[in-house]
Amino acid sequence: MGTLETLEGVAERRIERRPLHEEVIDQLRDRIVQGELVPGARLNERVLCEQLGISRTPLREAIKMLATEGLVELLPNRGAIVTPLKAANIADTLSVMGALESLAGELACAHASEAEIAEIRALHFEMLAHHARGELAGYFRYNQLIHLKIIEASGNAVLTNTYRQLNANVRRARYMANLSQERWDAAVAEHEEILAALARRDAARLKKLLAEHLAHKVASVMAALAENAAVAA
Amino acid sequence: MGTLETLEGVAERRIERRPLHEEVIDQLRDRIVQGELVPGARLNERVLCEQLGISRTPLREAIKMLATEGLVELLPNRGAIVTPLKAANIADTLSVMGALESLAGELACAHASEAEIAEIRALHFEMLAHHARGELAGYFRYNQLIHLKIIEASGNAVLTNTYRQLNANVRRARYMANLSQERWDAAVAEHEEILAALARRDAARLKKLLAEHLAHKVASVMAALAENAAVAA
DNA sequence: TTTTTGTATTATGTATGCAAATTAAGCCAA
DNA sequence: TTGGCTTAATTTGCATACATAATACAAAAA
Repeated sequence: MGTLETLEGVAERRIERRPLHEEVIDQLRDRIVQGELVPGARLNERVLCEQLGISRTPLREAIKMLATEGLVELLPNRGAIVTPLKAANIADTLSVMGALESLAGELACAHASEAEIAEIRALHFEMLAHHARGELAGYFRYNQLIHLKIIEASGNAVLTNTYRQLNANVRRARYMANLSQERWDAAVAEHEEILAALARRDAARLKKLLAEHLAHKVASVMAALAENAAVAA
Repeated sequence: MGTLETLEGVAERRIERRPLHEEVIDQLRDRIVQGELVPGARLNERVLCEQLGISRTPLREAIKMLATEGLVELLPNRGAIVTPLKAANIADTLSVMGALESLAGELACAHASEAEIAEIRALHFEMLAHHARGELAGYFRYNQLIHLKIIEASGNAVLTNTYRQLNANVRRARYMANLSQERWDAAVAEHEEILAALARRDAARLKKLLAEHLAHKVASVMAALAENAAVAA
């Protein structure tokens, strides 16, 4: 009896070896989102294989998956490149994300648990701390987390996945949105209202607030892109 | 000079050999959406390789891509299966598609060309013809085309792609929605209003109509799923 | 019988090899 | 030098081979 229990206990923590292509896809996705692999950069199979210490097969599988995610582009017989950032594409993506956030807001008001709302509030305060200290990177991180948490609180897994995928694409452009202090302060104020609406479970208002919040973000990003384009030209 | 022109002419229609993995992905996607490969079915690499007359490499690449599309599920060390149809997943997907359609409706009112609207109207009449004859399959086909055209008329490529991907997943469940004559007639009537709103470019109304239209569809599908579940249990 | 355990078979995961296409380099002529 | 052409070197696409894990099955033990 004692022995049996011990064996079961051991069996519980089973060893799980993740498939290589998963490991690789996470690595590459990170490198792309972090900007280490810049838009337009070529993905040389030989080089990446050496860096990752794997063979071409799992690497190519990972690249194919990233292609359907939209992070890389496949050029037949010429390999893959990191999908170039195009203003139109980013605008389109943000537009879709806005629709998803609106829906998530509605659903979250109906389905979110008090614990989830409490967690979002906690993240909100963390974000405020970074804002107060003027730490942009930390602010961005918690800002992202809050938005993702609201999405998750919708309880709709498909919605969450779709949003995540689109978000990865847009995050690459975040450095373009050179936030002014005014816009930054305004964004924080908007977040305050968003949190309040969610806490009150005021679906209509939350939906409206999220839509507006994102519209502002679109405007900010587009302005930055236009500026960048002007510089590039 | 004449020779040059001829050569250019030949060069224009260049033979493009699509990558094998693309060919394979289309094949498999079709088989899954058509229901030839049923939900839960195992994708045996050896068998599929023989059927398609290719090696395992491009097949595995295609399977990986279908996995990120959500049409197949990867079981580590145990291959891939066609993603099982789960009521909750379908409901979630339709919910997201509803949000996308709403957005598409708004955008289409602003951006659709008269030619696009004319094309949608034409498809609408084709659909009416099939409805009048009681041809369900043909009706479904044109119904799909109309919805896709509205999405496309939004002019947002990201929106179109996302919708397409989600739609592929849902289409596998279409046979479940055993349409009653009443619901069928109602759906056609709704389409009539949708077309009218688009022609008038009444964004607010179109958005509302599309949302309602999809809500009805969700109800219909969910009812059918509940019925099926009862039968299966 | 029922369960268990060792073995054979099969299928998947990863690496490597070969052919075709692309890119780069070299070379000559204008 | 520049432009075009030929050829060499990479690089990708696909196929095949090897390694490892999962499954099926049969024999032995309870």
